[in-house]
Amino acid sequence: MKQSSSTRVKEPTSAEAEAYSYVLKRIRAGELKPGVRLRAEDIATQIGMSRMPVREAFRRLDTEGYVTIRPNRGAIVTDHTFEEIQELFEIRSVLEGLATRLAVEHIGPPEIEEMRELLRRMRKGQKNAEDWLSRHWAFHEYICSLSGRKRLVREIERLHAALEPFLRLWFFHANRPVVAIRDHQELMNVIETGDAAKAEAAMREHVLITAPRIIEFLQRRDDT
Amino acid sequence: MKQSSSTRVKEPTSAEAEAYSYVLKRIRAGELKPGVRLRAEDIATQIGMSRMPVREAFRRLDTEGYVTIRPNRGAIVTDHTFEEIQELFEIRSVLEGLATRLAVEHIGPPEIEEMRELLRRMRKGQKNAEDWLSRHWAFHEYICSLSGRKRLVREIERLHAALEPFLRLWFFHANRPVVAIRDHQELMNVIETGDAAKAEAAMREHVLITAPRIIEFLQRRDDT
DNA sequence: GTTTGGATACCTGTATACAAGCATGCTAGA
DNA sequence: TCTAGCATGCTTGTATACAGGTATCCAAAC
Repeated sequence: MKQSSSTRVKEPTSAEAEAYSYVLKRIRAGELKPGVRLRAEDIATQIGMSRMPVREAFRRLDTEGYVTIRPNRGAIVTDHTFEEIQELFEIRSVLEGLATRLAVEHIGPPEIEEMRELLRRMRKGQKNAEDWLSRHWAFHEYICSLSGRKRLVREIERLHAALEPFLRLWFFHANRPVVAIRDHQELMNVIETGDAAKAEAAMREHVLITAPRIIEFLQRRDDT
Repeated sequence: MKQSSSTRVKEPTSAEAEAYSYVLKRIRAGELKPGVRLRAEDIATQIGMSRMPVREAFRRLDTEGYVTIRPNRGAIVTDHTFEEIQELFEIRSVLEGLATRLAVEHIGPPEIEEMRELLRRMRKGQKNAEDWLSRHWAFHEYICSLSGRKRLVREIERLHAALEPFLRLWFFHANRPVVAIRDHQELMNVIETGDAAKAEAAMREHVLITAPRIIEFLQRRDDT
């Protein structure tokens, strides 16, 4: 019970890392909206450090696409155009397709069972947007990780994080989980057959099918 | 003729940008070999600035995969394992495949002619490794850019840059250009047919075919 | 009333100063 | 002679200070 006073409970590896995850978390959660200006000074004081580690975090966030640094004019939360969102979905589709194809040969009965379990959890989390989002990603991540390709999974994770705010918006306003569950069920059916090429194609299609839905939603939203 | 004295000929936008391109250039050129330690202080003095912009450049280079920052232990040039190189080729193959598929509908006679010209230049540059490398990339980049997808091209460019040192090594020691030219010719033939799906498949195969060759070469090299 | 120019305040970018962690080498003991 | 422990020097990481650029606001002129 008396571990706290001098012992730190959860030591973040570095100030930069703390700043990074703090900002990213808030962007992913949609708290920091696209176009919003990020003042290093403000964030630094919020989490109790100087501007410097925050600046470095900005650099990382910039190369990863979450933040856009404008020379001499500070950083803003990246505001993706519809074309860019479309592009992110396209890239995600081929990368997840690749991961799925490579995963197939590592999929046996226990993996199938795990996927079923993840799908069940998704179904149960339909009511709550946050639950659904995290469980949906858990499902995809599990399949991708079965490819055994670490770098690939990392790239996919990045794309997913970039798209998450839009998925969230869409999920909150339009109400599409029912259809989504069916889509995932069908995807699983194909993967279960063990046909790598078909699984790849199915995953591609599965990812791409969401793009026009979301973009149309965002466009309608912008008009009003 | 008298533009120089007070006017700067080529103003690098910022110190960070200068540090970034300086380090990346030396990594891509193979001057800075994998595993080599990067001391911010040294690089800073080499190009006449303080450590700080160099640190920030390191962050970017780290997220892009060229450099690995080890907490409290400085930065080193990323030393890819064979598995990672394989993975980079796999990712490149699907992304360039995607770009090619999307490019097909924007390819008409003038684009075909341009591609032929780039191929001719590649053929002429066979003797010199640097010429061949840059022209080879120019050929691929042109096709990818026809997709009209900026982000996609950027990602592909990154992968290419990461693989460049290995391509260079391979090109210098093994002598592959003859076979390589034929491969590219065949790739072009498929693209010319205007069949998007076939073009995608051809580009995928084209990119992947190099992977085992290079990896085998690197492995033999490591053994000695 | 609108637009252009300039002054000022603020913010960004870079340098330097300071603190903390890691590595190397030396000493002492087995 | 070899190993363990400690001290010291060097490098990294963070904070602060300073310089340079940008934006905003107000005034003056068209």
